[in-house]
Amino acid sequence: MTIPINPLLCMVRRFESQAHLSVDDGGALLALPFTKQALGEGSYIVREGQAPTHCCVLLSGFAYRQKTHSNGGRQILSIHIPGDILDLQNLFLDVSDHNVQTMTRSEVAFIPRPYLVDLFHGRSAIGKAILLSLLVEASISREWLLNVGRRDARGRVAHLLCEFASRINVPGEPVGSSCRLPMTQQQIGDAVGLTPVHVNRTLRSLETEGLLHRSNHSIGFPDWSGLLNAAGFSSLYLHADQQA
Amino acid sequence: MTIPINPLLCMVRRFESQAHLSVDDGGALLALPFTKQALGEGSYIVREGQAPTHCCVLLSGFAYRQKTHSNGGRQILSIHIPGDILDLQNLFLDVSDHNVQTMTRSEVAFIPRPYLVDLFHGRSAIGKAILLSLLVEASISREWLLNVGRRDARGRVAHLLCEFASRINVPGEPVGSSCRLPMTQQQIGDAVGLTPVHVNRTLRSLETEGLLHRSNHSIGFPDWSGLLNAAGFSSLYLHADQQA
DNA sequence: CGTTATCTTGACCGTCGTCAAACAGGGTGG
DNA sequence: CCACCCTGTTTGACGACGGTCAAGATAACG
Repeated sequence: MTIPINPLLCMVRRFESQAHLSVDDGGALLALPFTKQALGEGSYIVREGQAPTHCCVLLSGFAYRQKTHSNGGRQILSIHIPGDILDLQNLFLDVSDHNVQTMTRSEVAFIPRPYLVDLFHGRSAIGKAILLSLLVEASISREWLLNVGRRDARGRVAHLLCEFASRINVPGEPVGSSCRLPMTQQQIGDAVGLTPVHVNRTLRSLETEGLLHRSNHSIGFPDWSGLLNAAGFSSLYLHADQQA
Repeated sequence: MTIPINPLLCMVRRFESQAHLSVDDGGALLALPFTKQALGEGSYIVREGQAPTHCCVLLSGFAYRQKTHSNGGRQILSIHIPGDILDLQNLFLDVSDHNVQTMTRSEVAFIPRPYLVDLFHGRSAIGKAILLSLLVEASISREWLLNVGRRDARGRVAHLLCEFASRINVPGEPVGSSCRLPMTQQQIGDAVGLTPVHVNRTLRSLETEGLLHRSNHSIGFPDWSGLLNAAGFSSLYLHADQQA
């Protein structure tokens, strides 16, 4: 007889990596009621203008925040990987100001918002953990603003790839070998403020320079430090070495 | 004999407008120890890479967050008006990932971080208020990303002006008459990802269109709805009508 | 195996950046 | 009160980065 693993464990691990949680705190998080759901590519999790009722944890797959402009342009605001809690952003806001959408097929756990709000108020260590993960998200958002506002196409694309590879990096494996890239060039463009055509040109140019290598939906990094250099990337803003 | 007004009152008012605080909560905030300081234009309040020890409240004047890129470009990340708490962003982070600087001469109250951290943990209503103001900042940050990534020069500048006028608007007075604009064109450019030269051209063009009017350091809005339109501005993201 | 989304490439064009110089304003000191 | 400087604004000429449009190649998927 096998013990089923609680899907929320990935959320607890994420929190523990940033803030110290007691055994009780961890237990309270694992005891949260949730409904698990499988979503197809491009499904909306939250829509702009809606009142959010749930917070959800991304169990597998990738997702992104997104906002569209009346002229038709779409801006991707952040990218999320398994273990991320989507919609902490809306924990106390009455109305969502942006959309959250899956990038690939995903599994998601929906937690009714009141339960998480109760934990925020009742257990200050969890409150701190929630706030901390919001602070890290805000920091990444600031770096994206710098990216779009002050780097040229080459730097923008390189920076996005550096960040993505750094974030999904598993601790044992060296950063910079290769990773799966679930984004289309259209989506990369929407994230860094370029047209898909120019993203294509930029990627090809980076590839002929020997800074990266593409194959089906993966991306390899033959010259990781060269790419870091091209991106002007410094991982400080990810606050990954924040002590717990 | 006059009763001196506590400078922290503006912070408490700000919190109260977003989240419900009890009389005790308000008292605890007003009882925070602080040192008041007058700062000249361009003074650094927090520097990138530093460990923040204080949180500070902007009592008068204007300030901004900023990040510089190795190529020399500077990106302004947010603008702050009196009553804002700078450096809630660093409440739980070991190292700051950006600079905070005054835009004009300012008065600032420095609160040692541990005291605010204690209130966050001890009084959950204050914790909620802190989190809420971070959520609103994050929302503004998202809108800025959309602004820089997906609007043209005209829209970007117009949008910045709309946001600024909306935020400093005092409840009684109608938005859109006129307001003081403490930014140089250089700073406007750093905020929206343009060169100062092009900001100048854009402002002049908006002025000849009759969408705004400039005089010394003030800006008037003869056609407020026209400017809103040019900016594609919707105030939803400011979450100003968030119920307390 | 056909249909659709995504990628790729080329030619052309426009928005915005760059460089440089003149102009206005506000403070300081003689 | 005026010369002076410094910062910020204004304007023009020119060039480049990236957008637009369009067509063909490739890959994904039912």
